Order: sequence, then structure tokens, then C-alpha cells
Amino acid sequence: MSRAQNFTKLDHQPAYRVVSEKIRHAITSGELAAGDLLPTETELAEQFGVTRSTLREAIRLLEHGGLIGRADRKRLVVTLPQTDQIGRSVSSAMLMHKVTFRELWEVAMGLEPLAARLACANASDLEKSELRSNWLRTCEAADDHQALLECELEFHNRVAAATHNHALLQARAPLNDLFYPAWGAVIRALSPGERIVLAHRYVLEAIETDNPDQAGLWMQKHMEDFRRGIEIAELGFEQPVSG
Amino acid sequence: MSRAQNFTKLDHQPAYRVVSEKIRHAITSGELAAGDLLPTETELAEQFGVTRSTLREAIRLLEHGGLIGRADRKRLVVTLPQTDQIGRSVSSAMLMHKVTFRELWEVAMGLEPLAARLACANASDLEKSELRSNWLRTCEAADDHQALLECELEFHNRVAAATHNHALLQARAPLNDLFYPAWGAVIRALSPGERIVLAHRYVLEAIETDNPDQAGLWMQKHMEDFRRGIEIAELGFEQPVSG
DNA sequence: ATTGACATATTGTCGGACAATAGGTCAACA
DNA sequence: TGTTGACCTATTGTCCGACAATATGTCAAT
Repeated sequence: MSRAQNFTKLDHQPAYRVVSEKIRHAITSGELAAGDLLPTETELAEQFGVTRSTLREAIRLLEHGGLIGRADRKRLVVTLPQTDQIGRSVSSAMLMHKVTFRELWEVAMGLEPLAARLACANASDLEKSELRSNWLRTCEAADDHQALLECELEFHNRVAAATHNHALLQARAPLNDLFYPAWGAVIRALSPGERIVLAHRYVLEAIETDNPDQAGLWMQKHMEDFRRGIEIAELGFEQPVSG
Repeated sequence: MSRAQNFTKLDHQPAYRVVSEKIRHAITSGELAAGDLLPTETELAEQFGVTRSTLREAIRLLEHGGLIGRADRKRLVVTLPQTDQIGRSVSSAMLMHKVTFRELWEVAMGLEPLAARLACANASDLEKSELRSNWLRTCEAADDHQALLECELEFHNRVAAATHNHALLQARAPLNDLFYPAWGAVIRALSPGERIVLAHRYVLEAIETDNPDQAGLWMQKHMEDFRRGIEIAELGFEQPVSG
């Protein structure tokens, strides 16, 4: 080896990314809070010393992450990233990585029973009653595939929401998107109306009576049913999920 | 109420978002695979019938999600979104939502023991030996706070990686980022070197002997230790995590 | 095979332009 | 008072054209 100086590989970050990072930092550090209006594009461009075109590219970077959006289709505003917004990014990442049903289901087996357990302690009376109303609608929809699918998904979403745990909501967001088609296929193939109604009822009653163990257990059984459904419907448990 | 027709609120999507969605769809639908080179900006702009500026904004939207990147700082290329890439988006979302230690910990209690269980069945011999080598280094680093922290995080990452479950990796990605500072603080405050070494050893041996129940159980105990650490170190279990 | 000179293609950035529209003001009108 | 309409302004979405910096390819000289 020669004694030549080992220079650090200088990375030339494009201006639009630098600008984007500066704005992101201002937001996550609390300097800018959610709801704050940002200056106009021309003004921001002047502040950073770049052209409006460059600034706009920086904005797009943040816009995709849900950190900023439009207040009224005009002014830019700092926004709280919504779970479904981020969730879609994660979903498409999983699609590209060809995540299989099994992989997704394993994660769901970790998160859905957990959600049921946590919902016991944290669900408000309103949320409990909305869960019950959802169950009643599920009973009526037991033979209507499309309606049943929507009730089913709503049930899981409501249970998760009742935990008031935002980290959990984020973590399970992609499950929604990616299970949706499979769940529909299972329902069409097996018409498992009564089984779903029954499982939901046990989970619901456990939440109403604040019994975490029961809630988690029945949610777990419910998810195992789902796995069997995928296998019986021959969707291919080891196949990659499709968008 | 009048009997006036209820028109659907037409949403005028900007061109840059339409273009972005079209490209995203081409990618997630498999029409474009990871590694494929995209045409040049001018060419893409012509194909979509927009200007280069507009197309570039569309590109930025996808770039942030990690769906496309630069091959050699010049040509655009379809890339597989990396977990840490997406993870950082999720992390900043959680920061903005002021997720508390408790919320994060609850998710970790769902995912980390699960990871340990799944690692039993799926870890390769190489991964097992790397886990053991990590454990040996952890023993040596038991009194060096910084080194211990890095070993600790590496251990959890290696266990998760050994599951070969990409959905799980995505779901737990934000835990890495957000627990990092807290874990460091706990270590500095309590010097829990031996406890960590012991817990890792039990998890490691369970994985080596393919004993999922033991692996999950000890990982669970390990995480409960971590919670107590946060409480004892008075980091505020109910406080929002900080970036 | 390496080096250097040169032409070419592509990106990053700039500056200016314009149509469409959200927001405000103000007057007319019921 | 409250609604409507006309009008003006600011701001965004989109376009066009330009240029410097840089990667890529070619070819000649060594």
C-alpha cells in the first residue's frame, strides 16, 4: 500500500435534498409544530437561496412522508403523518420484497392478539359500544360477502384503535392493505360467516368485561382460523401477497 | 334539505402526483422489477406528456419511499426499499405523534419475543454462530457502556434478521431508531451488564437448540427488564420518546 | 494496457413565464 | 342581515428554455 492520503469520499448531496432535510429537522425538532403554516414557495425559495423549482422538489420529498400537506389546496401546512399514509409506503415496500402470507400472518399473530389485550384496558365506553354495533352489523352481513369483509376489517381496525397506541397502529397499518384481498378471497371461498361472528363476539365480550387473557386468546384463535382459510382456499400460504 | 343532486367532490390531482402513481403502479405490479433502469428524465417526460420539471417532482415522491434511486449518480434505477429507509419515515411519524415509551414497549413486547420464537426455526448455522460471536463480545463489553449498547442492539437486530421475515423486520424497524437513546440511558444509569449477558445467553441457547418457547420466554423477560430499567432510570415510562 | 484529449448525454439548478384558482374586498341587492 | 356578484391579488401548478457540472464513450498517443 502506498502512503497516499486516504480522503473521505465526499458525498455531494443535491440541493433539493439538503433543503428537504433542513425543513424536516425543523419539524421533528419541534421548531415547527403540526398545523403551522409554512411561508409561500417563493418566500421559502428566497430563504434557502434556491429557485422555486428546486424548493418544490424538496417539498415533494416531505409531502410523500406526510410531514407536510396543503391546508386548503393552497398554503403549505405542517401535518401529522397519518398511519394509512405511511402504511402505504410500507405496504409497497413489502410487496416489492415479495412478502409471503405466512410472513404477514406471523406478524399479525404477534400484533392482533396484543391489540385485543390492550384494548381491554384502554377502550372508551364509546369505542366499546361502537365495537358492539359493528358486531351487530356483522351478524346481519354474515351472508353478504362484501359487507362481511368490510365489517371484518372494521372490527380489527376498531380494536386496534381502541388501544390508543399509536406505535401499534403504525406497526399494523400494512396488515390492513395487504390482507384485504386475501381476506376477501377467503370469505368468498368459505363463507365463514358464523365462525367470524362467533370469534368477534368472544373478543368483544372479553373487551367489554376487561378480560385481556380471553381477548388475546380469542383473537389468536380467530387469526388461526384465517390462516386455515388461506390454506383451504388454496391461496398459497407461502405465496407472496399481491397488491 | 333540498333535493339537489349530490355531486361527488371531484379531486383534481396534480400532474406530478398522477405521474408518480403511474410509475409506482408499474413497479409494484411487477411491470418494472428492482434493478431495472428507467429512461432518462427527458424521455420519461415526453412519454407522460409533461415537462421535465413536473416529472422531476414525481420522481422525488418515489425517491423518498425508496422505490427508485440513482444507479451511478446518473441513471435512475428501480430499487428495493430498504427497511431502515422506510423505518425512518415511520420513526419521524411516531415522533410527531408523541408516542410514549410505554406504547413502543408494548409493541416491542409483541414483536421481540415473536422474533425470538421464529428465529429458532429459521436461523441458519451462520446466523447462529454470528449470534454466539455477538454474545461473546457482549461478555467482554459488559462494563463498557457504549460497546454494550451496540452489542445489545446488534443482538436484537440479528435475532430479527434470523427470522427471515421481512414483514417483521419492517414492523420493528422504528423500534431500533426510537429505543436507541433510551437503551443507552438505561445502560449508563444502571450498568446492567450481567443481566443483559445472562438474558442474551438464554435466548441464544434456546435458538441454538431450536426451542421456541424458551426463546420467546427469555426474550420477554429481557424486555421486561428493559421496562423496569426505564422506570428505575426515571426516564419517564409515560413520556414521549425523543429523537 | 494506460493515459490523455475530445465529443456527447444527462442531471442539477436556474430564471422567467402564464393559466387557474383561493382568498379578500367591496358594492349591489334581497 | 345575509347573500350574490364583480373584481383584484397572491399563490400554486405547469410549462419553456438555458447552462454548468459531470459521467460515458471514442479515439489517438504512448
